[in-house]
Amino acid sequence: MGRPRTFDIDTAVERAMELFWRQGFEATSTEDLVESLGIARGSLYKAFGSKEQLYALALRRYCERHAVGLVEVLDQAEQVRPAIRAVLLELVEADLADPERGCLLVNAATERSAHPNTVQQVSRTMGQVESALAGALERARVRGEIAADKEARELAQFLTTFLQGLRVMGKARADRAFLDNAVEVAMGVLD
Amino acid sequence: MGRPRTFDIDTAVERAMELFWRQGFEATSTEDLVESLGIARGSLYKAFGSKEQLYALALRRYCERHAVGLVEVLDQAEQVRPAIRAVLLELVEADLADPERGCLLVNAATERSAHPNTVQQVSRTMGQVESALAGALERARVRGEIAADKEARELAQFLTTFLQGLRVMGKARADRAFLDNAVEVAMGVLD
DNA sequence: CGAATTAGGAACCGATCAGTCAACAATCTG
DNA sequence: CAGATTGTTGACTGATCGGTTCCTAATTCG
Repeated sequence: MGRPRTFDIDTAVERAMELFWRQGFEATSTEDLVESLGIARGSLYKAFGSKEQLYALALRRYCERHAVGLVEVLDQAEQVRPAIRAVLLELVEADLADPERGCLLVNAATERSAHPNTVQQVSRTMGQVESALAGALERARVRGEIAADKEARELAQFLTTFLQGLRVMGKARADRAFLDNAVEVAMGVLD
Repeated sequence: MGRPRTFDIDTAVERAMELFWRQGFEATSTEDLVESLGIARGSLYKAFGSKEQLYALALRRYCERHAVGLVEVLDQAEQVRPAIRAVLLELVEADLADPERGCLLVNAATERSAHPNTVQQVSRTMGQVESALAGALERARVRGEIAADKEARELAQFLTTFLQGLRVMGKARADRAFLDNAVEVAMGVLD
């Protein structure tokens, strides 16, 4: 009961995610949020409690969306090697299209490494990425798509690490030739 | 002529670097700087102009120190492969010892991707890292230490990218087993 | 010495920060 | 309808932001 909310929570979190993604936590003011979300200050605080909590929701949404996306692509892949290459090249495209934005997960890891809740969320998501890759690689190994003596988990940890490096180099304005080449060399570990 | 400065500029930049490294640009206030540098506000502004300019000096110092360090290690190496492994494992140690600090270069790339001066400094330093690696790898190739059909530049771009990923995973609190393993798999591209 | 020059320092500046509050509006239950 | 409950709003809060100003202190040069 009580007066019904006049704005959509999901849409608001989506817009907050966009702002934090582009500007970071510290550089995004509550005034920025009020403007972009199109609601009054008081409503924002009643609905979300604090800037910190809204950030946590935005980050969680980003993590869920991207972890799920990765799992889906890898699970549905006929062949694992081209699927992984496609995933990496898609990240390259994203970085080239919008280098200032980069990856919210990487931004969170670097800007907010002193905040346990953020670090935990980041760490958990990295684990999901690793597991998705490890699952796909293990399938590939059993199928004979990659050499039987390769450890799926080890390859997955390497790829997870390399993937974060790609996002950083994208922000550092590396060009397509650089990033594409890095991906090709990285794919070589599967041979 | 005029009154001589009572503090050491180099020491001040060093302390500023430490603060920005640990906290980032936005989260470091001028008050933090005044306290840590042990000089008055007015003196800080007279000596450095603005928070931005002091940050630029701190970042430049970090870049020079680390790029030079990398070049020296690689140039003096008897064998390139163990030297590169040592460089990567040293970064792993640094991340494990102080995960909140991470790498100022990566922090700068992610937090300040909207600031051209910072991006340019970051990009230039990444280029130096790539060149140092490429030089060492080319020597190794000529000497027969790595296969003759490997392109030094391509391997160097891959390693530069992977290296940034290591720093991110360190901030995301990956453990030694994870990071060491990632390094070992990455080293495999030289085989 | 005295003029010129530069550094040091504290008070001060308007702007902006994250967050609160009280009055009002809209809904549900009875 | 009345009362309870919850959402909306914008003015307001004290704190802090990055930066400036102005006066004093220390030095060099003539």
